[in-house]
Amino acid sequence: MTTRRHATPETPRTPAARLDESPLRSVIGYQLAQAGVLTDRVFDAAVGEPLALRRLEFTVLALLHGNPGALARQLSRALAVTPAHIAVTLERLEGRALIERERGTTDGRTQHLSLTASGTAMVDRALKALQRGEAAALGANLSPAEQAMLAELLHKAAAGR
Amino acid sequence: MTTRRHATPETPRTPAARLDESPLRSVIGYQLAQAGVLTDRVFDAAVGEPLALRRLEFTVLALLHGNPGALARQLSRALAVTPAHIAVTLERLEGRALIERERGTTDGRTQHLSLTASGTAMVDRALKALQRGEAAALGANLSPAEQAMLAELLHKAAAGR
DNA sequence: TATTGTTATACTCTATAACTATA
DNA sequence: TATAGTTATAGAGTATAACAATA
Repeated sequence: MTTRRHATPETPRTPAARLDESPLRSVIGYQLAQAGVLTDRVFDAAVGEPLALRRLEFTVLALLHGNPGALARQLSRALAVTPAHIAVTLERLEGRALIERERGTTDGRTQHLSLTASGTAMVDRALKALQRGEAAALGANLSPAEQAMLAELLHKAAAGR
Repeated sequence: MTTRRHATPETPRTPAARLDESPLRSVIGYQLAQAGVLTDRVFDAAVGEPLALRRLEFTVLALLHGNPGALARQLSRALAVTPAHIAVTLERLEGRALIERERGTTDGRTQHLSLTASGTAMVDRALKALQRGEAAALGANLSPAEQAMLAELLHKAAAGR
Protein backbone atom coordinates (compact mmCIF):
# COMPACT_ATOMS: atom_id res chain seq x y z
CA MET A 1 0.00 0.00 0.00
CA THR A 2 2.95 2.32 0.43
CA THR A 3 4.86 1.90 -2.82
CA ARG A 4 3.72 2.16 -6.36
CA ARG A 5 7.10 1.18 -7.73
CA HIS A 6 6.26 -0.93 -10.71
CA ALA A 7 6.07 1.96 -13.16
CA THR A 8 2.31 1.60 -13.70
CA PRO A 9 2.12 2.09 -17.45
CA GLU A 10 -1.66 2.29 -17.06
CA THR A 11 -1.33 5.68 -15.37
CA PRO A 12 1.04 7.42 -17.76
CA ARG A 13 1.38 10.50 -15.53
CA THR A 14 0.10 12.51 -18.47
CA PRO A 15 2.21 15.51 -17.60
CA ALA A 16 1.25 17.64 -20.55
CA ALA A 17 -2.11 16.19 -21.44
CA ARG A 18 -5.64 17.00 -20.39
CA LEU A 19 -6.71 15.80 -16.97
CA ASP A 20 -9.17 13.01 -16.38
CA GLU A 21 -12.20 14.44 -14.62
CA SER A 22 -14.10 11.20 -14.25
CA PRO A 23 -14.28 11.20 -10.43
CA LEU A 24 -16.18 14.47 -10.70
CA ARG A 25 -18.34 13.58 -13.68
CA SER A 26 -21.49 13.14 -11.67
CA VAL A 27 -20.79 15.92 -9.15
CA ILE A 28 -23.30 18.57 -10.14
CA GLY A 29 -21.58 21.28 -8.14
CA TYR A 30 -18.36 20.73 -10.04
CA GLN A 31 -20.03 20.69 -13.44
CA LEU A 32 -21.93 23.81 -12.44
CA ALA A 33 -18.71 25.61 -11.57
CA GLN A 34 -17.03 24.52 -14.79
CA ALA A 35 -19.93 25.69 -16.92
CA GLY A 36 -19.98 28.86 -14.85
CA VAL A 37 -16.48 29.72 -16.01
CA LEU A 38 -17.91 29.98 -19.49
CA THR A 39 -21.04 31.94 -18.62
CA ASP A 40 -19.06 34.28 -16.37
CA ARG A 41 -16.78 35.11 -19.28
CA VAL A 42 -19.77 35.71 -21.51
CA PHE A 43 -21.31 38.00 -18.92
CA ASP A 44 -18.12 40.00 -18.46
CA ALA A 45 -17.64 40.45 -22.19
CA ALA A 46 -21.27 41.09 -23.17
CA VAL A 47 -22.57 43.01 -20.15
CA GLY A 48 -20.10 43.49 -17.32
CA GLU A 49 -17.45 45.46 -19.14
CA PRO A 50 -19.45 47.30 -21.81
CA LEU A 51 -22.18 48.42 -19.41
CA ALA A 52 -20.13 48.55 -16.20
CA LEU A 53 -22.60 46.26 -14.45
CA ARG A 54 -21.67 43.70 -11.84
CA ARG A 55 -23.47 40.40 -11.82
CA LEU A 56 -25.65 41.26 -8.84
CA GLU A 57 -26.45 44.70 -10.21
CA PHE A 58 -27.59 43.21 -13.49
CA THR A 59 -29.65 40.57 -11.74
CA VAL A 60 -31.39 43.12 -9.54
CA LEU A 61 -32.25 45.23 -12.56
CA ALA A 62 -33.58 42.19 -14.39
CA LEU A 63 -35.77 41.19 -11.46
CA LEU A 64 -37.11 44.70 -11.05
CA HIS A 65 -37.90 44.69 -14.75
CA GLY A 66 -40.42 41.94 -14.15
CA ASN A 67 -41.42 43.06 -10.65
CA PRO A 68 -41.93 46.81 -10.35
CA GLY A 69 -42.53 47.77 -6.77
CA ALA A 70 -40.58 44.86 -5.32
CA LEU A 71 -38.92 45.22 -1.93
CA ALA A 72 -35.27 44.83 -0.97
CA ARG A 73 -36.20 41.97 1.31
CA GLN A 74 -37.68 40.08 -1.63
CA LEU A 75 -34.53 40.52 -3.69
CA SER A 76 -32.48 39.37 -0.75
CA ARG A 77 -34.46 36.16 -0.43
CA ALA A 78 -34.82 35.45 -4.12
CA LEU A 79 -31.08 35.74 -4.69
CA ALA A 80 -29.88 34.29 -1.39
CA VAL A 81 -27.89 37.44 -0.74
CA THR A 82 -27.70 39.29 2.57
CA PRO A 83 -29.83 42.42 3.07
CA ALA A 84 -26.62 44.38 3.65
CA HIS A 85 -25.28 43.39 0.27
CA ILE A 86 -28.57 44.28 -1.40
CA ALA A 87 -28.61 47.67 0.31
CA VAL A 88 -25.17 48.57 -1.01
CA THR A 89 -26.11 47.37 -4.47
CA LEU A 90 -29.32 49.42 -4.49
CA GLU A 91 -27.37 52.45 -3.36
CA ARG A 92 -25.04 52.12 -6.34
CA LEU A 93 -27.90 51.59 -8.78
CA GLU A 94 -29.78 54.58 -7.45
CA GLY A 95 -26.60 56.66 -7.68
CA ARG A 96 -26.51 55.86 -11.37
CA ALA A 97 -30.19 56.73 -11.70
CA LEU A 98 -31.05 53.22 -12.86
CA ILE A 99 -33.60 52.58 -10.13
CA GLU A 100 -35.93 54.61 -7.92
CA ARG A 101 -37.16 54.00 -4.39
CA GLU A 102 -40.55 55.05 -3.11
CA ARG A 103 -41.40 54.68 0.54
CA GLY A 104 -44.26 52.33 1.29
CA THR A 105 -47.55 53.94 2.34
CA THR A 106 -48.99 51.08 4.37
CA ASP A 107 -45.66 50.01 5.86
CA GLY A 108 -43.29 52.89 6.43
CA ARG A 109 -40.25 50.68 6.82
CA THR A 110 -40.35 49.44 3.28
CA GLN A 111 -39.52 51.03 -0.03
CA HIS A 112 -40.86 49.95 -3.36
CA LEU A 113 -38.21 49.65 -6.02
CA SER A 114 -38.63 50.28 -9.71
CA LEU A 115 -36.53 50.90 -12.78
CA THR A 116 -36.08 54.37 -14.22
CA ALA A 117 -36.36 54.84 -17.95
CA SER A 118 -32.62 54.51 -18.34
CA GLY A 119 -32.61 51.51 -16.06
CA THR A 120 -35.17 49.85 -18.29
CA ALA A 121 -33.13 50.66 -21.37
CA MET A 122 -30.02 49.29 -19.69
CA VAL A 123 -31.66 45.98 -18.79
CA ASP A 124 -33.09 45.56 -22.23
CA ARG A 125 -29.71 46.05 -23.81
CA ALA A 126 -28.03 43.80 -21.25
CA LEU A 127 -30.52 40.98 -21.65
CA LYS A 128 -30.21 41.01 -25.42
CA ALA A 129 -26.42 41.08 -25.32
CA LEU A 130 -26.35 38.27 -22.77
CA GLN A 131 -28.70 36.06 -24.71
CA ARG A 132 -26.76 36.56 -27.91
CA GLY A 133 -23.46 35.96 -26.12
CA GLU A 134 -24.62 32.83 -24.36
CA ALA A 135 -26.19 31.38 -27.47
CA ALA A 136 -22.96 31.94 -29.37
CA ALA A 137 -20.74 30.51 -26.66
CA LEU A 138 -22.90 27.51 -25.89
CA GLY A 139 -23.89 26.95 -29.49
CA ALA A 140 -20.55 25.37 -30.16
CA ASN A 141 -21.42 22.47 -27.89
CA LEU A 142 -25.17 22.47 -27.33
CA SER A 143 -28.07 22.63 -29.75
CA PRO A 144 -30.76 25.24 -29.08
CA ALA A 145 -32.99 22.46 -27.76
CA GLU A 146 -30.25 21.30 -25.40
CA GLN A 147 -29.69 24.85 -24.19
CA ALA A 148 -33.39 25.18 -23.43
CA MET A 149 -33.41 21.86 -21.63
CA LEU A 150 -30.35 22.87 -19.62
CA ALA A 151 -32.03 26.09 -18.52
CA GLU A 152 -35.15 24.17 -17.59
CA LEU A 153 -33.31 21.50 -15.59
CA LEU A 154 -31.33 24.14 -13.73
CA HIS A 155 -34.52 25.98 -12.94
CA LYS A 156 -36.14 22.86 -11.59
CA ALA A 157 -33.04 22.00 -9.61
CA ALA A 158 -33.14 25.32 -7.82
CA ALA A 159 -36.90 25.39 -7.50
CA GLY A 160 -37.47 24.27 -3.96
CA ARG A 161 -34.61 26.22 -2.55
CA MET B 1 -43.22 57.40 -20.96
CA THR B 2 -42.68 59.20 -17.68
CA THR B 3 -45.79 58.30 -15.71
CA ARG B 4 -47.40 55.01 -14.92
CA ARG B 5 -50.35 56.57 -13.19
CA HIS B 6 -53.22 54.38 -14.20
CA ALA B 7 -52.84 51.96 -11.31
CA THR B 8 -51.96 48.99 -13.56
CA PRO B 9 -53.86 46.23 -11.81
CA GLU B 10 -51.99 43.76 -14.02
CA THR B 11 -48.81 44.43 -12.02
CA PRO B 12 -50.07 44.07 -8.47
CA ARG B 13 -46.75 45.11 -6.92
CA THR B 14 -46.68 41.74 -5.18
CA PRO B 15 -44.92 43.11 -2.13
CA ALA B 16 -44.93 39.92 -0.11
CA ALA B 17 -45.08 37.28 -2.80
CA ARG B 18 -42.47 35.43 -4.78
CA LEU B 19 -40.76 37.33 -7.55
CA ASP B 20 -41.33 36.68 -11.20
CA GLU B 21 -38.07 35.52 -12.74
CA SER B 22 -39.28 35.21 -16.30
CA PRO B 23 -36.90 37.76 -17.83
CA LEU B 24 -34.06 35.55 -16.64
CA ARG B 25 -35.63 32.20 -17.47
CA SER B 26 -33.45 31.53 -20.45
CA VAL B 27 -30.29 33.14 -19.06
CA ILE B 28 -28.08 30.16 -18.38
CA GLY B 29 -25.67 32.11 -16.20
CA TYR B 30 -28.51 33.11 -13.88
CA GLN B 31 -29.95 29.63 -13.63
CA LEU B 32 -26.45 28.32 -13.02
CA ALA B 33 -25.98 30.72 -10.13
CA GLN B 34 -29.35 29.87 -8.65
CA ALA B 35 -28.69 26.15 -8.79
CA GLY B 36 -25.23 26.85 -7.41
CA VAL B 37 -26.76 28.24 -4.23
CA LEU B 38 -28.15 24.78 -3.60
CA THR B 39 -25.03 22.80 -4.48
CA ASP B 40 -22.83 25.19 -2.51
CA ARG B 41 -24.96 24.54 0.55
CA VAL B 42 -24.73 20.83 0.00
CA PHE B 43 -20.97 21.05 -0.32
CA ASP B 44 -20.57 23.09 2.83
CA ALA B 45 -22.75 20.74 4.86
CA ALA B 46 -21.47 17.44 3.46
CA VAL B 47 -17.81 18.22 2.84
CA GLY B 48 -16.71 21.75 3.62
CA GLU B 49 -17.54 21.87 7.29
CA PRO B 50 -17.13 18.23 8.37
CA LEU B 51 -13.81 17.77 6.57
CA ALA B 52 -12.59 21.36 6.69
CA LEU B 53 -12.10 21.42 2.94
CA ARG B 54 -12.61 24.43 0.74
CA ARG B 55 -14.12 23.97 -2.65
CA LEU B 56 -10.86 24.36 -4.53
CA GLU B 57 -9.04 22.08 -2.10
CA PHE B 58 -11.59 19.35 -2.60
CA THR B 59 -11.51 19.75 -6.35
CA VAL B 60 -7.73 19.53 -6.46
CA LEU B 61 -7.80 16.37 -4.39
CA ALA B 62 -10.47 14.86 -6.62
CA LEU B 63 -8.48 15.63 -9.76
CA LEU B 64 -5.29 14.21 -8.30
CA HIS B 65 -7.25 11.10 -7.40
CA GLY B 66 -7.74 10.41 -11.07
CA ASN B 67 -4.46 11.92 -12.22
CA PRO B 68 -1.51 10.93 -10.03
CA GLY B 69 1.59 12.78 -11.08
CA ALA B 70 -0.27 15.77 -12.46
CA LEU B 71 1.38 19.19 -12.47
CA ALA B 72 0.24 22.44 -10.88
CA ARG B 73 0.05 24.02 -14.30
CA GLN B 74 -2.45 21.39 -15.40
CA LEU B 75 -4.67 22.02 -12.41
CA SER B 76 -4.47 25.72 -13.06
CA ARG B 77 -5.66 25.30 -16.63
CA ALA B 78 -8.28 22.66 -15.95
CA LEU B 79 -9.91 24.76 -13.24
CA ALA B 80 -9.36 28.21 -14.77
CA VAL B 81 -7.60 29.31 -11.61
CA THR B 82 -4.38 31.31 -11.46
CA PRO B 83 -1.08 29.51 -10.77
CA ALA B 84 -0.68 31.66 -7.67
CA HIS B 85 -3.96 30.46 -6.25
CA ILE B 86 -3.06 26.85 -7.02
CA ALA B 87 0.31 27.25 -5.32
CA VAL B 88 -1.25 28.48 -2.09
CA THR B 89 -3.82 25.70 -2.20
CA LEU B 90 -1.16 23.03 -2.73
CA GLU B 91 0.83 24.46 0.15
CA ARG B 92 -2.14 24.06 2.48
CA LEU B 93 -2.88 20.55 1.27
CA GLU B 94 0.74 19.51 1.70
CA GLY B 95 0.77 21.04 5.17
CA ARG B 96 -2.10 18.73 6.07
CA ALA B 97 -0.24 15.78 4.55
CA LEU B 98 -3.00 15.19 2.03
CA ILE B 99 -0.74 15.49 -1.02
CA GLU B 100 2.92 14.96 -1.85
CA ARG B 101 5.15 16.70 -4.35
CA GLU B 102 8.01 15.04 -6.18
CA ARG B 103 10.36 17.06 -8.31
CA GLY B 104 10.36 16.13 -11.97
CA THR B 105 13.39 14.27 -13.25
CA THR B 106 13.31 15.34 -16.86
CA ASP B 107 12.20 18.90 -16.13
CA GLY B 108 13.55 20.25 -12.86
CA ARG B 109 11.05 23.10 -12.74
CA THR B 110 8.06 20.85 -12.36
CA GLN B 111 6.76 18.78 -9.52
CA HIS B 112 4.50 15.80 -9.82
CA LEU B 113 1.61 15.83 -7.41
CA SER B 114 -0.04 12.85 -5.84
CA LEU B 115 -2.35 12.01 -2.97
CA THR B 116 -1.06 10.56 0.26
CA ALA B 117 -2.92 7.66 1.82
CA SER B 118 -4.87 10.01 4.04
CA GLY B 119 -5.51 12.28 1.08
CA THR B 120 -6.99 9.36 -0.80
CA ALA B 121 -9.14 8.43 2.17
CA MET B 122 -10.29 12.02 2.49
CA VAL B 123 -11.33 12.28 -1.16
CA ASP B 124 -13.17 9.01 -1.02
CA ARG B 125 -15.15 10.10 1.97
CA ALA B 126 -15.79 13.53 0.47
CA LEU B 127 -16.96 12.19 -2.86
CA LYS B 128 -19.37 9.78 -1.23
CA ALA B 129 -20.77 12.43 1.10
CA LEU B 130 -21.15 14.87 -1.78
CA GLN B 131 -22.92 12.43 -4.02
CA ARG B 132 -25.29 11.40 -1.29
CA GLY B 133 -25.92 15.02 -0.35
CA GLU B 134 -26.52 16.17 -3.90
CA ALA B 135 -28.79 13.27 -4.69
CA ALA B 136 -30.84 14.02 -1.60
CA ALA B 137 -31.05 17.76 -2.25
CA LEU B 138 -31.77 17.49 -5.96
CA GLY B 139 -33.96 14.43 -5.58
CA ALA B 140 -36.79 16.61 -4.37
CA ASN B 141 -37.04 18.25 -7.79
CA LEU B 142 -35.20 16.08 -10.30
CA SER B 143 -35.44 12.38 -11.06
CA PRO B 144 -32.18 10.42 -11.15
CA ALA B 145 -32.38 10.44 -14.93
CA GLU B 146 -32.82 14.21 -14.95
CA GLN B 147 -29.88 14.63 -12.61
CA ALA B 148 -27.72 12.56 -14.92
CA MET B 149 -28.85 14.54 -17.92
CA LEU B 150 -28.16 17.80 -16.12
CA ALA B 151 -24.62 16.69 -15.33
CA GLU B 152 -24.12 15.63 -18.92
CA LEU B 153 -25.45 18.88 -20.40
CA LEU B 154 -23.28 20.92 -18.05
CA HIS B 155 -20.27 18.88 -19.02
CA LYS B 156 -20.96 19.41 -22.70
CA ALA B 157 -21.56 23.10 -22.15
CA ALA B 158 -18.15 23.53 -20.57
CA ALA B 159 -16.42 21.16 -22.97
CA GLY B 160 -14.79 23.49 -25.42
CA ARG B 161 -13.76 26.00 -22.85
C1' DT C 1 -40.64 41.95 20.34
C1' DA C 2 -40.01 41.24 15.36
C1' DT C 3 -38.96 43.18 10.90
C1' DT C 4 -37.08 46.47 7.19
C1' DG C 5 -33.35 48.50 5.91
C1' DT C 6 -28.66 50.72 6.74
C1' DT C 7 -23.78 51.42 8.15
C1' DA C 8 -19.42 49.77 9.62
C1' DT C 9 -16.32 46.24 9.67
C1' DA C 10 -13.95 42.05 8.55
C1' DC C 11 -13.11 37.96 6.24
C1' DT C 12 -12.72 34.90 2.10
C1' DC C 13 -11.69 34.32 -2.45
C1' DT C 14 -9.16 35.32 -6.31
C1' DA C 15 -6.20 38.07 -9.13
C1' DT C 16 -1.92 40.93 -10.56
C1' DA C 17 2.83 41.81 -10.13
C1' DA C 18 7.43 40.80 -9.09
C1' DC C 19 10.63 37.13 -8.45
C1' DT C 20 13.47 32.45 -8.65
C1' DA C 21 14.88 28.61 -10.98
C1' DT C 22 15.08 25.84 -14.91
C1' DA C 23 14.73 25.06 -19.85
C1' DT D 1 13.60 34.23 -24.14
C1' DA D 2 9.94 31.34 -22.30
C1' DT D 3 7.96 28.45 -18.75
C1' DA D 4 6.96 26.26 -13.80
C1' DG D 5 6.22 27.68 -9.65
C1' DT D 6 6.33 30.92 -5.55
C1' DT D 7 5.71 35.10 -2.65
C1' DA D 8 3.68 39.45 -1.66
C1' DT D 9 0.16 42.48 -2.29
C1' DA D 10 -4.27 44.20 -3.55
C1' DG D 11 -8.93 44.09 -4.90
C1' DA D 12 -13.68 42.28 -5.40
C1' DG D 13 -17.30 39.96 -3.24
C1' DT D 14 -19.78 38.76 0.51
C1' DA D 15 -20.79 38.14 5.33
C1' DT D 16 -21.48 39.40 10.44
C1' DA D 17 -22.60 42.71 13.82
C1' DA D 18 -24.55 46.75 15.58
C1' DC D 19 -27.97 50.13 14.73
C1' DA D 20 -32.37 53.01 13.36
C1' DA D 21 -37.02 53.22 12.34
C1' DT D 22 -41.36 51.16 12.04
C1' DA D 23 -44.76 47.56 13.02
